Amino acid sequence: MAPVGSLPSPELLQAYSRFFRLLSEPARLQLLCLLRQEPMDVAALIAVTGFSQSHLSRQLTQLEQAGLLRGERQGARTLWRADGTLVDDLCALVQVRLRQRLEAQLQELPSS
Amino acid sequence: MAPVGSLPSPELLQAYSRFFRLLSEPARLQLLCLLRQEPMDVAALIAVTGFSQSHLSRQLTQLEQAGLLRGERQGARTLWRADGTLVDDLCALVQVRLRQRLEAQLQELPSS
DNA sequence: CCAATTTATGCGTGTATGCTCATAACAGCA
DNA sequence: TGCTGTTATGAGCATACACGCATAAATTGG
Repeated sequence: MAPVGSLPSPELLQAYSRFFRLLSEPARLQLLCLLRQEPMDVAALIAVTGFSQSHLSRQLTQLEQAGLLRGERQGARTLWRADGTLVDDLCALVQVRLRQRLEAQLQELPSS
Repeated sequence: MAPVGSLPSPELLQAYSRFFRLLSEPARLQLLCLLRQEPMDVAALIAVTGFSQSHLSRQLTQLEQAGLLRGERQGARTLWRADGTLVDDLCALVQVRLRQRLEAQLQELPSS
């Protein structure tokens, strides 16, 4: 594949960066992975992650605005779900690179 | 594609996050895109980006440790190159999502 | 319509880090 | 071996933001 559209404009670079920043926090990535398994409400997320309600509220809102989550009101509470394979695909690509790096480091070790 | 390996361990989540964090800064992403086009030395990168030498040195080192860049000493100076399509692939995936979001926002606008 | 539960938000704090300047370590060349 | 140009590193500053607490706003059930 060729370089990213020859050279992304500063605006596009910023857009990419903002998106990647969402994934650059373990907390948010965890939320995405959890909600990928099964939809949950905030009470359940608090139970699982231990985060405060206010923190979760903000993170979930951010992820929803990016289109990575969808929150549908289910009576009183809101049920959050993550559909689409984008994050999975991204992680799969990165995982390959992580493995390569570890293997490279292994090679560079003196004795075996 | 199925969810990310059922549920990534905290360590794996951190590894993913650290990687995405590298891409979460426009400066670094710009470096990757520039060096994807053609290898450059630091002097050229200073000229193009306007960043300080110390800053570039640190960023380049970070990206090299992640395996996203390779710096080969060319006599006195070091020539930096970015090979591999990982970043391109990641950006391509994200770009689709960005487009989707903008289209969605367009739909939600009141009158046209 | 009121009380209870859920979600959103203002505020403060601590930490991480982007970025610069100054300087040290270092490589190549006279 | 000094001298010059290149890269790495220590220190400091400014800012972003993750996260919690307290509280307001909103929605639902009685």
